[in-house]
Amino acid sequence: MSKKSDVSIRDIARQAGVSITTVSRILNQDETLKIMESTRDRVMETAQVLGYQANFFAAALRSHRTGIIGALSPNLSGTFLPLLTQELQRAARAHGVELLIGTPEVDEVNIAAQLKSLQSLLFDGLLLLGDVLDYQASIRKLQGVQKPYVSVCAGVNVAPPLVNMDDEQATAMAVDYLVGIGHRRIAYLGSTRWNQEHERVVFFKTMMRRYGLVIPDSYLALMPVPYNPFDPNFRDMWTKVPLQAAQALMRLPEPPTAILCANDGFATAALKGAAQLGIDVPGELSIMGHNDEIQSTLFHPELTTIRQPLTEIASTAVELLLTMIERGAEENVDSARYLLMPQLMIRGTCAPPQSL
Amino acid sequence: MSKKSDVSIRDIARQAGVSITTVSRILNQDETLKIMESTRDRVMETAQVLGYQANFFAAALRSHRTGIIGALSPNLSGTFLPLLTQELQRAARAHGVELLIGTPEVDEVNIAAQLKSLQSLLFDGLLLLGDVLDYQASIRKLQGVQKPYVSVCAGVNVAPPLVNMDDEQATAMAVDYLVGIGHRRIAYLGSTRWNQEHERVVFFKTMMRRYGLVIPDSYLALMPVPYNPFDPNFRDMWTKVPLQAAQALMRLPEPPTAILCANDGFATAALKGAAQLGIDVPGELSIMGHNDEIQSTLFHPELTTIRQPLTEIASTAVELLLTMIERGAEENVDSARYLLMPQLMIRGTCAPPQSL
DNA sequence: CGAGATCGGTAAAACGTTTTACCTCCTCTA
DNA sequence: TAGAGGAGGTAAAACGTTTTACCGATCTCG
Repeated sequence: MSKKSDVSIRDIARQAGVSITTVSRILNQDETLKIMESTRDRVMETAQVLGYQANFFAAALRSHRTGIIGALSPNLSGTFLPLLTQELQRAARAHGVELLIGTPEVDEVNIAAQLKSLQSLLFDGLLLLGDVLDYQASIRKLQGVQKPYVSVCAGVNVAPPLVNMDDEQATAMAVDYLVGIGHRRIAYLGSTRWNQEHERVVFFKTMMRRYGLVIPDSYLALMPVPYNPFDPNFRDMWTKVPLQAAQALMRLPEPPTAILCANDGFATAALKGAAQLGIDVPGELSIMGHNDEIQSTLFHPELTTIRQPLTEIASTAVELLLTMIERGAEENVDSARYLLMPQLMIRGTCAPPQSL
Repeated sequence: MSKKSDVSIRDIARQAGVSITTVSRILNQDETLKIMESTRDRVMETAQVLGYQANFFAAALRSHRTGIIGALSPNLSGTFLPLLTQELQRAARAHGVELLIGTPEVDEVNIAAQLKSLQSLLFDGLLLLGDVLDYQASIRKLQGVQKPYVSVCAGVNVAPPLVNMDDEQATAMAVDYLVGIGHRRIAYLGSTRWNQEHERVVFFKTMMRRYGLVIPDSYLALMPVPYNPFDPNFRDMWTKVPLQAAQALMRLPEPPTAILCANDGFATAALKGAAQLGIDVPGELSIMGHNDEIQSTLFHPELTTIRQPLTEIASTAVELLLTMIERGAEENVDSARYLLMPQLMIRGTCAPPQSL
């Protein structure tokens, strides 16, 4: 395909009157061997002049390194994961490595082939984003492949190494805040399929118990939202279904005075549901989200939510992965669990309950 | 890094008692030469048994093909581009090629190096998404690299080959609709930096002229929103600035009765601006968006907007690119311009003007 | 029955690096 | 003055494919 104009390391060697080895050493800043200043300069210059461009494949074939790390995301359809990938890009760039994003099909058969063939070969290491319960199986398969990986924003109970927001802390902040302004009847709107959100329910129950508050079963609205963006019900499940679930909560004989949502998408749906029912937020009902996603400040009123420290999460994850790559497989850095501190963003959707 | 357990084509050859060439042919379904059914089966089976996994780099080094196409997006921070990449993924998968997403830094120096070294080598072809005015320079640099590329959702006036919504038609639909329900004073809220939106302004003017309607300068609110997601003002420029610009329109001595927005993000900001000013939408003001992005149905009222046929755009783009790759550089498919039909999504933010 | 096809393969040369194993000076030290 | 050791290299062997160029049978047909 690409024509012959390609200049190789061999051409440089000939032109500069040195061996191929030397050229390779110089271009790779290989410090194991001293090179005379003058030779180095000469080689560098001829490389420049000839417009040399290293052949990525040849290098990778021999060295088993690509300088690329991969981020595998179940989808990019929401507003959270794109934001995360963005931050990962920035972090990777800061460390001089390239980050490429793939969205492998999360389904029975394909996943194995895909992970093995492509990602494991192409990338020096893998970032596994936004883990879905079913992803676990694929991770286990990854064990067979000797590439370092780090789970990011996949929950705190996922197999390490992982980098995640401290979800226990986050839920504590949320509940503390809501209880603090007077709420007692707090409902929860979340999903069962996303591991991280799944875990949050547990933390929520714990926190409520700590305050001696009971959560009627009817206050736990958990939906099996799909992660596969090509699921025919994808959009509905992320919009209509949480909206209806939220409205069901509002219509309860003894409705909650606050709804804590596992993500800002659900919170937004709840907001819309309230608007449609003519329920004033935050006057009659408080709504709180998770993640501080794009839409949280897009509307009026702005969403009170728990911000994920994405920048920090991203740089931690990239650094951890890079360290693992550096050290090779031997060291057991792989038990690392980084839990980063969330931040409460108080905005316009929460207020003391009326009944107070 | 990766240990020795890797089984190569050589092992299969030895085990199956055939030559390396034959194994390669069989595994690649190379039809130039007939292979006996029995040999084929035997080789396939031993490959299976040995757990053979082709070495991507060796293959690419020799064949100059990777089976991967790249999508280059200026960012993934909004809600439109992630949606587009999603559809591209699906389309690529349907054709059996892998799609990887990169977000090259769109800045003076880095872009050249990045595009050349990585993307041009790694990918068989490139999809250039959501073109930004400054991207043009980098595209020109790409000419030096012999890889096929297609611009997607980058505007209709960008250098072909391109696949885009028919923006002229889209604007016609929008204006037809608004004028049709009685609007005369229509303002435009858009950006100057995104090529596609830049073009839409022109179409807007043309359409209005066609109806004999004048657009006062004050009705054209054009903002230099950044495309670089790491721009410190990024979030503000996409939220606060359009909100204020929209409010400025509403505060005009003779305010517009409808605002046509270049994307749904701006429309959302306008909606919020109206809410803050106590202006009822659509009662007192109609707001219309572009693209039918994620947030368009997330809120109440839902956004009336022009939907981009993303699925169609994506599959057209992928097919075009694949054709170009297939044919090699020689053919001049590269003048192709595909303009796909938009669709008007009538929802809740537009109504006849009160003064009617 | 001889000349070409066709069928079913094989050997070996790329592809462009990195890495391993040497090698030759030269200087320093005992 | 022998020997160690460092500085500055080089030659050649990988890495695991794809591709090019052949080759020997077996069939086909005039």
